[in-house]
Amino acid sequence: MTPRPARTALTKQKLFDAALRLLGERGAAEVTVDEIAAAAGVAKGTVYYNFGSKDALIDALLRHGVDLLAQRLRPDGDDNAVEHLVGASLEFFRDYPAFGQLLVSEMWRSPGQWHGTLSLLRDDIVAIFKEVVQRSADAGKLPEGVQAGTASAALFGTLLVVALDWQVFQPDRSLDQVRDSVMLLVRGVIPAA
Amino acid sequence: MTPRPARTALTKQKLFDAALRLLGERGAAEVTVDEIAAAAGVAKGTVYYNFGSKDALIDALLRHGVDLLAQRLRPDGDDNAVEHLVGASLEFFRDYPAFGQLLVSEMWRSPGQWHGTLSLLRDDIVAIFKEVVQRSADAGKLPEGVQAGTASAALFGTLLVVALDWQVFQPDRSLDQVRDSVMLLVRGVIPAA
Amino acid sequence: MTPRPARTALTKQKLFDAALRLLGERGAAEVTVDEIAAAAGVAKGTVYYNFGSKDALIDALLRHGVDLLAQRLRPDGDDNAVEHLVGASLEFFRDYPAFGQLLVSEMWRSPGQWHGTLSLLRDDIVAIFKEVVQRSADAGKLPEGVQAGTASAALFGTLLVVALDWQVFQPDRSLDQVRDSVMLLVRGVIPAA
Amino acid sequence: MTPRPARTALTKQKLFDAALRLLGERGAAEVTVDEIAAAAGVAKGTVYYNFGSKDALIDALLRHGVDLLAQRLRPDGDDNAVEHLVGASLEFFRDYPAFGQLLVSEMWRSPGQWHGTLSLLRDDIVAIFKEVVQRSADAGKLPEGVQAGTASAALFGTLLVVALDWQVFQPDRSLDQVRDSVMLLVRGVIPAA
DNA sequence: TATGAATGAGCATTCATTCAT
DNA sequence: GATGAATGAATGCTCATTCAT
Repeated sequence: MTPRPARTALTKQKLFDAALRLLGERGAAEVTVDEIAAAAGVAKGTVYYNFGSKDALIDALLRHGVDLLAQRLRPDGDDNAVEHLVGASLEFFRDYPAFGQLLVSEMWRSPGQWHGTLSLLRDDIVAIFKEVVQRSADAGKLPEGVQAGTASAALFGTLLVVALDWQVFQPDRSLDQVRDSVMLLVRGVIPAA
Repeated sequence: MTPRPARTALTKQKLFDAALRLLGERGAAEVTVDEIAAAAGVAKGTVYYNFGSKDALIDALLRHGVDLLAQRLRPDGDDNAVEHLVGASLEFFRDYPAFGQLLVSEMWRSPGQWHGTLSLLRDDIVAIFKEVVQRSADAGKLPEGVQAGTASAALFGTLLVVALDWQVFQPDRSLDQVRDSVMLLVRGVIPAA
Repeated sequence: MTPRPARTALTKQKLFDAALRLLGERGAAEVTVDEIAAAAGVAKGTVYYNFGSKDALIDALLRHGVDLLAQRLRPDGDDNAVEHLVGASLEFFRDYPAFGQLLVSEMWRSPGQWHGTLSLLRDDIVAIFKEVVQRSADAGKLPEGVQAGTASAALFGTLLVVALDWQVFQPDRSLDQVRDSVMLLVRGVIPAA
Repeated sequence: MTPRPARTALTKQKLFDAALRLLGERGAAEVTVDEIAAAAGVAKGTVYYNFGSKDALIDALLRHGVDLLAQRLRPDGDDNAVEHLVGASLEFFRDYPAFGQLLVSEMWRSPGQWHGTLSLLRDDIVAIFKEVVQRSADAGKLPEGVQAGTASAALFGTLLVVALDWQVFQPDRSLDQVRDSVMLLVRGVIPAA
């Protein structure tokens, strides 16, 4: 299926995996290209051959991570849409705590290297949230005056910081516990079907 | 008021001001001591004379910033306690957007240099929030099952994220608009007196 | 004419052409094999397949270029031999200005990679000049004390430098103008027949 | 006399000396900053503290070297001006063979790093030559049609290549021998007083 | 013959830190 | 108290070369 560039694709994947872990754990500036290459099991030059620069690798990584998150958010068979968003988000950040840290470190750095990329990516994610929240709004379930856009952005942001708080300060709590806590709060704003 | 070291205090203040702006905009690792010193109008050696190291300067800066925030949160005579927390927090992050960026970049960096300091500082802030939320809980205003601690941490995190979103993506909205939006959401969880 | 390896010869020629331009413009050390290959429209590996190394490519290029120059200098039936040398040299460096730059950059680099090759090549050229100058000497036309060898080397060097000066600092002058200027000087040393 | 920056001036001088020798011997691209720093007896960072970049160091070096040459060319008590130019030039390139190689390598590289600087410097030197040659022209000593500017540029170029030829291919000849050989040729164009 | 992904030694540059003044 | 020249370990990046296809 994958023609010739199978080797390249594999190399890039190895680099993504290694970079995702290291960059989240320690921040973009603290991780060296040497480390990423070593963790991926390739030579340093390979990073540059495939991505051109450290910044470009991180940029590609951010896009890749957000794609993964978007995939997990999309599905969901039937109702309980909000609960699915909450659960899927927490699950994603549990699986890739590194990525959450990377996001939160770079998302609001206005003249930052990746601000442009992250603005776009953030919009992608918030749009998915908004789709669900809007449905509740259409059903008249949102409190008077609450706008779907504002609520969606706030919900995503809250999930992000709650997930990080969980991983960093209360790693012993289970996913279910955290999701239930969050849902109790969310249900105050968006009642269940 | 400031006792003897008037000269030192001034120098430190100049360094705080310069460091706060630069570190927030570009992240701790991206800013050099040279830049901070230049922006403060002092020689590089002066940073080391006054703080000992770059890390120590940032550590002191974080403590200083959180003290400022704590001061603003504390006051407020009587009711509308929750609204005061929300308004004061948003106001603080509007006044010191760089500090919000710095916090969010470093707060969840587990093996980070300032993780220890930030854990303590976070506890200080959340404790203030919890005091207020607990009062609502005691008055039976929290939904069944919602814990004051969890709600407080989530509220602080949400405010942080919302404030940054505001400053970076919607700088045209007024403080009142943002505060009202947030309160609409919060009132779903913590109804007004 | 070119025997069997028509394909190889073509590839080598493409590489020569590309290398000549790039190496002259920017110096041997500043040009990468990638660039040469790209400019020649072949893959990088092809350079190594055909020449073995970057140094060997440059070595071959130098030999090739000096052969071309020697060919142009040789002909000329009868008199006006000196004028022919001057004219042919200037013409050659006008046609291959990059080669002149390459020569001048590497010719006097004592521990240089191509010093050996260039010494031999220089001798070839100077020998052709000497042949002509010696004829003038035999005819008693050289000033008392001037040696043919010294005068030949100086003449070649001067032509090289004058040609480069012309191309770089006075590209508007015509070949005839430059040749006439040089001949005025040369005639002071080697009078016409 | 030299106030405080005596240390800096000394450091720069040490770097100039070391760089002049190394760069001439092996060409700008072949010499590493590490080597220059080591040869100067300072740390690598010191090069960057004082010059900002390797390119800037070389640029400064070119200006410095041309100043030295200009100084040597200027003086000369009375007549024999042309002979002084020839002798002083050869002497300079004998003392700094490295510099001659550097000059010749970079002077005609049109899109080169230092082409701008070298154009200016070349003009300085040629102007000094022209002053002397013009005097001969005014005295009616130049052959009919020879222009002072052209002759000056050619003379400087010739001296440059002759000096390099001497150092590289005939290091056994004495300065006097070479100067006399050159003067024999020059006298054909510019007769003695 | 030709290709291009992968390599890794080598290099220019940065920057936190020191210390003599 | 303050300074800034000097340091050198660390880092991002380059590029000639190799080799499996």
